[in-house]
Amino acid sequence: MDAATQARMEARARILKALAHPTRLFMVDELAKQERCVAELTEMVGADMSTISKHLSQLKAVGLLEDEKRGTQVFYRLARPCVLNFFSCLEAVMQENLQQQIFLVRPGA
Amino acid sequence: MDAATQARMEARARILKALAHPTRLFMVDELAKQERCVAELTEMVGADMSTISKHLSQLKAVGLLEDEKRGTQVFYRLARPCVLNFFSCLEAVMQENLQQQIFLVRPGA
DNA sequence: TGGCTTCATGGCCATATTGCCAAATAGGCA
DNA sequence: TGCCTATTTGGCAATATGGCCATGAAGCCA
Repeated sequence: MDAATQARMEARARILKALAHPTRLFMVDELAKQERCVAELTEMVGADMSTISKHLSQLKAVGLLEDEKRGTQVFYRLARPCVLNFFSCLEAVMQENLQQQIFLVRPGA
Repeated sequence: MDAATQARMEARARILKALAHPTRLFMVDELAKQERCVAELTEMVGADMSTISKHLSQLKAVGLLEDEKRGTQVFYRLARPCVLNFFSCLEAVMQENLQQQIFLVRPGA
């Protein structure tokens, strides 16, 4: 793997890593529907606000989210809706995995 | 976030996590072109074979790869080509990020 | 059987990630 | 100015991840 390829794969990995967390995936899903402030997301997820703030920072750092300060609140929104396309593929993989499980559990049926 | 949503997000995160590594992304890319045995991938990546084997196991564990043993070799292939659709979105995000960088570096220009 | 090749696994250490609390910062308002 | 609210940041402990080496397991062949 040459250096340029390595660099490109690292850049891709950074974005995927930012997505690869249950809480962050949930927030991306919600922000696809409408923008939300940190307090709202904190309430929806049910975690410490500092935790949510850090998760949002990660998504913003890789360019997936945008934020806008309005008064004392900060509203986040989905900056790259194309990531939503991932989810249908993920669901398909999950579905296939379920089927495979069945075959593994009942091989001779 | 209710329990069912939590579980679904965790399942999605597991798959994305398996993808979110430079070496694993590279191998997915290569396996999209043609199946490869472990030795070939080891050579292409330039890492220890045990490391490559573990990376492949992770991708297989989440259902993205299939393997087939032929003689003493094990050939891996991409089981879910839909993940390739991710990459164009990732490239777009990377491209956008580059542009933003320029604006950030030269805000008044 | 013995030896060789290919691959997987276990162990270990270094590093990264997560999530909480506490403290700092920023904005609005009396 | 001083206080209150919303958010971010620093610090820390627990846990997970990554990569190498050494070892184990499986298949082929003489």
